[in-house]
Amino acid sequence: MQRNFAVDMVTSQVDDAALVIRRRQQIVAAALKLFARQGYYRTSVKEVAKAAKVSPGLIYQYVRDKEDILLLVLIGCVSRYGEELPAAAAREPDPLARLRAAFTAYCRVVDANKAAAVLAYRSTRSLDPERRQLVMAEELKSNAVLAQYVQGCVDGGYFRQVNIDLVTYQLVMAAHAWALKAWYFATRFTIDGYIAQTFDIVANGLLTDTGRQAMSQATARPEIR
Amino acid sequence: MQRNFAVDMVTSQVDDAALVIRRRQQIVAAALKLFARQGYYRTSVKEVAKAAKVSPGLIYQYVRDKEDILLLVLIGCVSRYGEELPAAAAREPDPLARLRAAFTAYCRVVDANKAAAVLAYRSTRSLDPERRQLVMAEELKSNAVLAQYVQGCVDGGYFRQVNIDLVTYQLVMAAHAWALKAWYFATRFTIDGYIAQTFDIVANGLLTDTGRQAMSQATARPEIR
Amino acid sequence: MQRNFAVDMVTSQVDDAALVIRRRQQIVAAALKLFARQGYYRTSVKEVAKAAKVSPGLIYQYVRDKEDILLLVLIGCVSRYGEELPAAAAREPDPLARLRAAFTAYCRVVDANKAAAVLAYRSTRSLDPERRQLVMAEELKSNAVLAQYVQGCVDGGYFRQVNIDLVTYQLVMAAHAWALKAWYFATRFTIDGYIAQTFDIVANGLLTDTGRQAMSQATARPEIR
Amino acid sequence: MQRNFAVDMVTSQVDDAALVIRRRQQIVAAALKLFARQGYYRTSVKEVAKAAKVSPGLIYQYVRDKEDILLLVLIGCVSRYGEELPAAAAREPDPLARLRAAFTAYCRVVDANKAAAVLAYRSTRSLDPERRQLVMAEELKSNAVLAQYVQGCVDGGYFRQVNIDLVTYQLVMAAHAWALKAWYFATRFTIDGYIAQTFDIVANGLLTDTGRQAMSQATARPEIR
DNA sequence: CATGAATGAGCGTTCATTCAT
DNA sequence: TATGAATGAACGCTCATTCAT
Repeated sequence: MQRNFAVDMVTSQVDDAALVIRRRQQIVAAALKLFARQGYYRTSVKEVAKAAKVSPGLIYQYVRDKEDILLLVLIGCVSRYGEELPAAAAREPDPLARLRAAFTAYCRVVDANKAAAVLAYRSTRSLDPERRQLVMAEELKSNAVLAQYVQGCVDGGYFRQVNIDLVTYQLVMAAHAWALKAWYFATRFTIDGYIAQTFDIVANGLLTDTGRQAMSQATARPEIR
Repeated sequence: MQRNFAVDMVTSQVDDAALVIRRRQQIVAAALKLFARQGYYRTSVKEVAKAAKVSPGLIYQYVRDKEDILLLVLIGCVSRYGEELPAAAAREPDPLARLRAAFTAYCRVVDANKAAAVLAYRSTRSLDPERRQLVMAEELKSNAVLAQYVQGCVDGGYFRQVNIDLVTYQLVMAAHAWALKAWYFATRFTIDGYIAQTFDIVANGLLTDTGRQAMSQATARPEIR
Repeated sequence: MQRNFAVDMVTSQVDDAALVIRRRQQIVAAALKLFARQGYYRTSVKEVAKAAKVSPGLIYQYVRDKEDILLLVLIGCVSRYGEELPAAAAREPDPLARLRAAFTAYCRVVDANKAAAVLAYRSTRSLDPERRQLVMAEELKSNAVLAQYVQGCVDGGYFRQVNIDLVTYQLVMAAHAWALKAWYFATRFTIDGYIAQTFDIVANGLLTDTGRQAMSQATARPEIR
Repeated sequence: MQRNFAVDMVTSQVDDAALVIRRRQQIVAAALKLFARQGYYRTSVKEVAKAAKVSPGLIYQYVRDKEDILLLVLIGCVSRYGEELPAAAAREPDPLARLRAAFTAYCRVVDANKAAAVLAYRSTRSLDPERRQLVMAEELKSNAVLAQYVQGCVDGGYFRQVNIDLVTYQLVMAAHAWALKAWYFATRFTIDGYIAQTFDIVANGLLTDTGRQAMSQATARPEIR
């Protein structure tokens, strides 16, 4: 978790910046595990402290209250998406392939952190409005990263003129659904099959004739890796 | 809420069936409002009782514990989708129009009960596994209703051979997204625009040539945008 | 349970005397079973009503409150001892044999109603002082019956001059111990062995020379039946 | 209350062993007073906390639940008997005098803690079976101490061959009776008279001729009546 | 900077009792 | 006379937070 506006909103009683980062990492890592497993309300601060191998009192040196822990955890969950996409997309020169790579990367992050993805849906509303805003802003940042690759497809003439944000959220929701409905999908799809077929449907709905050619080339490649 | 297996799992101390239904309606209505506003954990049984204009003790005559209230609330939320679709679809003879009508109806139910839709995502995991199963089963029942209209499009030759369940969930997630991301969509789309564009993308991704003709006819008809 | 001062202290809203007796029998029988098994406080009035096959409301027509049920139950437990002794003693002409028969009868009543005997020790103090007095008075009545047989042994010259009440309670406690310490005795003694050995010790401690002769005659009879 | 298996079964959230002992003493002392006066069920944890001058929450740092408080209280009541006997018995060289001294000490402990003795009979069954076992085991430990003095009288040829355990319980019940039937005995006997006469009866029932001589010597000594 | 004992408000739930029917 | 739905006070217990050390 790098420098982040939302994180700076959480004030600490401790001055040593490096220590603050280290301690919060401890705390957030422990809290994420527990919140994901048991939920936010079923997890006590004492449990978080124990899992983080610190005292309950110490937590309140680095965080104002329990909700702050949740905020830090959720920011961590939500910001990860945006951070991982560029690296995956960078390797692909073609706009369509780049979007597919970005979406694939997104889904893989979700897959690797299913509980975290679910937690965002369960618990964001447990935050007071101000902190909720911070999480939503972070989500928008992640979305913006994906949106630029959608935009690329439109600019490249592969996609028809379509509402970028709507398409982006379509993809984002599809990725999240892999976690949210894991109880359904897990026994019916592999992650690769899910990614491929989902992307296929959405992309197909948007392609221009130019795009259709690029797509058929792309799908000529072995689809499920 | 009609006769329902999950609801029957919630035992009552009171014998008079009509009274049980009436009281539970009172309780569930009050609980839904409060759970949606403040969340399940932040709402006390006493608050629910007060909002339902009954005593706290009375609630436990109609429900085994607080989780049972949540179960009844969630079953109510989730079962509504499936119940409303057939009426809307019945009016349309064409498979594609029928699917569009069903999806539209689904989205309208979500729109009219945004808080309920969100609650399902927030709070289903607050139930113990057994009750969670009941909610999931109810969700599957609703999905099955929508799925048959997707199947109709495939059978009618409008959609290419595609995984029915995946498409169904694509539509379901899109509908839910209208509530889950209302903080984003509400200022950017009308419900009608959202429905039309979303359906357009997904359907377009699936159409055969036959389907493409039917689609262009359908959208040629005056459609609310 | 025959005409009884303590029972008359429990007022009823119902006039029909025969009905009162019948209903109370129902209620007390059910309550005894439940109180003995689960204890007074762990048993709810509703449970008693259910076991007695009446409604909770009905109970309050025959009893002022829950403690009244306990009072009736305990009077029943405690009065039984005194009621059963005379019949057993009447068959024996010899004072010592008569006392032995009475003690044996007492122990057998305890043995047949272990849980009731224990209940008296557990729950008498759950009554308010006034009702507790009534139970204690009933206990004294039972004791007086046994005491007269002890007195008989003294009057007959079998026992030396000794405090009658002390001896009586020695025997009573020994009988109750069979229930109170059943967890210990049950695996180590038969009821007959317990009665014989216990009576042997206490009686031996009291015998005059005359008594000693009578005792040796008595114990010449087969000891354990 | 020294090192004790049953007490160690009650886990504490607090590590500092000395503090645990001190706090538990506070809590148990307050609880004993209240349980004895009002009974276990009629006493709330809040009342105990108030009487112990701590907060309700603190109690749960030192005890798992309310039953644990009762367990600690009862272990305290029951273990005291066995702890006090050896000191009293040690002063007497003669087996019979030693037994008398031990029984006297037992009765004096009961007399000094009447309410505690009664509580053991009222409330042991309020414990779940596992904890009840612990109290019974503690009772057996106390009994074993007394039993060895009875055994001494047999081994010394003073008592005839008799079931040691039965005699022991005879004495134990007699001692407990002083508390259980205090409402009866208190106005009719002094504690010393009660001890002397009770011991007289039981011992007399067991003496051999050798024993009879020792007994008459012993009672020739000035005895408090 | 770090600890962990202590607080006390507030939770979910039970149940003796009442009363309209 | 009998029912059983309804009440609401009071219970055991948890846990976010504080603060002396």
